[in-house]
Amino acid sequence: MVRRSISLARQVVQEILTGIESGALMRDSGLLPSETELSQRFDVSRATIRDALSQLEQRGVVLRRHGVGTFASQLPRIDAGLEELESLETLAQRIGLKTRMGVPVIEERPATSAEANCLQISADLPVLSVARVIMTGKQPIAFLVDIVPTTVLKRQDLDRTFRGSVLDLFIRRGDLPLSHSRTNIMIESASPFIARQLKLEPGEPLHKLEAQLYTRDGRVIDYSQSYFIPGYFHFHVIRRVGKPN
Amino acid sequence: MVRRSISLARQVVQEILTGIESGALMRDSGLLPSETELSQRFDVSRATIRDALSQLEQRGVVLRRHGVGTFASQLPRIDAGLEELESLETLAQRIGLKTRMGVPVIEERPATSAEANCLQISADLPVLSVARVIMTGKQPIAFLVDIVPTTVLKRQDLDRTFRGSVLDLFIRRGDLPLSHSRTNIMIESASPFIARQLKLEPGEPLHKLEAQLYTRDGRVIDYSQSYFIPGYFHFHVIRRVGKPN
DNA sequence: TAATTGGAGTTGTCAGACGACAGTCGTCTG
DNA sequence: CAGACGACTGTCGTCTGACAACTCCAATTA
Repeated sequence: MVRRSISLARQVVQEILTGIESGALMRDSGLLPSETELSQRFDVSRATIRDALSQLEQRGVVLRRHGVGTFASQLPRIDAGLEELESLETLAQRIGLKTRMGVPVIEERPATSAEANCLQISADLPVLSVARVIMTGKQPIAFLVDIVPTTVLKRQDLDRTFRGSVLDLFIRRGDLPLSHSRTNIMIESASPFIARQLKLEPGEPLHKLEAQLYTRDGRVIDYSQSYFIPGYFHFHVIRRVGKPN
Repeated sequence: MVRRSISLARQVVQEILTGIESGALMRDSGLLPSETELSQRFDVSRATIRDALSQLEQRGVVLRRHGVGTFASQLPRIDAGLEELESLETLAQRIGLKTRMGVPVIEERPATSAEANCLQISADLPVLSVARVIMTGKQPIAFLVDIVPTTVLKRQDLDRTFRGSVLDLFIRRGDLPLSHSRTNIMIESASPFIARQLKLEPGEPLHKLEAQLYTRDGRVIDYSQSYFIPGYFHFHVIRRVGKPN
């Protein structure tokens, strides 16, 4: 049971996840098999099982109680939680909203110092900037800007399959080991430019998500700013209590 | 090295966190000591160190590379992520901000239908409502309202030790198995009432966090609404890329 | 010079053991 | 009979020691 390039524990995480979703692993009341039994079933050591369960507990998928057992926490885990990074497109699709992209503004230019800082690159290195409005029907609901180093993404990479999501593009390409995104949640008043894009009055408050997309090796490959008109999307997050035993 | 009631791994998580923030643990380039060395330094087994590091990796605090080492992802970690539920008080304290509570408005009354819905109780059951302003110096920075069923918290439970945080009160009491909070992140314009509390003009945009606090057995024991003046707190969240892998 | 090999250091995984904890059930006592 | 107490069992938490896989770098070799 030794494979390269993907950690065993991560594979087990996936197997347990699908086992929970299919219900194959759960006894009634959401109790999972004991760690020992899981280690036998998946043919890995108990240490690996514990590593996997620890990750699932961190995500709130699973709940462990000393001396009792491990339970699958049956929460409403459907809608637009922020724990998982998804493109606006797939997000909207899941809540049954049809979206389309306005005409994107794409340009290659040197990075500003702020952008270079966020991307952890030297200033003035060339970046690709992709700005576009996302609409449902004729109503604009979001304005997105992605800044990507040209070493990662070039203008000609944005072919006809680009429908608005740089993240989906990265996932489709599959050559980058994406890890996670650090997202700031802010309020910003609409600048005249953005107000024009979103057909608002300047000064209207907007939800702004400012995100850095990290690879597994710690590089930042995308710096994005997303402006949302309040009311179309509800953001939420599951927060663990700091010291549960 | 046996202690009750708080898992060893969680203690190590905290120690490593403070070690990272103080810089005491980091060599240059953000490299942490090896797992073996950490286990010696904290006098725990390597398994426990690995458990702790795994949790920190999940949170995006730390990056592990097979055969290389463990690195602290050098992010500006002054502000607090939303993954962990903390009281505003402990949060402010960690970023070196002194806060105090204004005079709280406490009342027992029947739940409104909206509140009863959020608390998963029948309408008109009695609830305790605690509203207060949090200030730093003379500047109000947040307005908090907690709604709690009187079966969970009564007026006389709010003794002199109550300094503004219902969450901290629950934690101190220790008789409830707290699990997690589901928090909505919203923008709201200041109503005249709230504007007066926070010394703002009505209509100013505010960050609003609306949270339901769950116990391990799935009950909701607190429904809170928190209004923040933008600029004093920066909210962020680490979002995992939702990929099979 | 360029490619290969080896070693040192690190994380990943394994195996087995024991302690701590929660829940159950039987026994004892009043 | 009711309640308290204590053993017992199954589970998670932690420890120990070992080896495998991986990365990096330097010494060796062609």
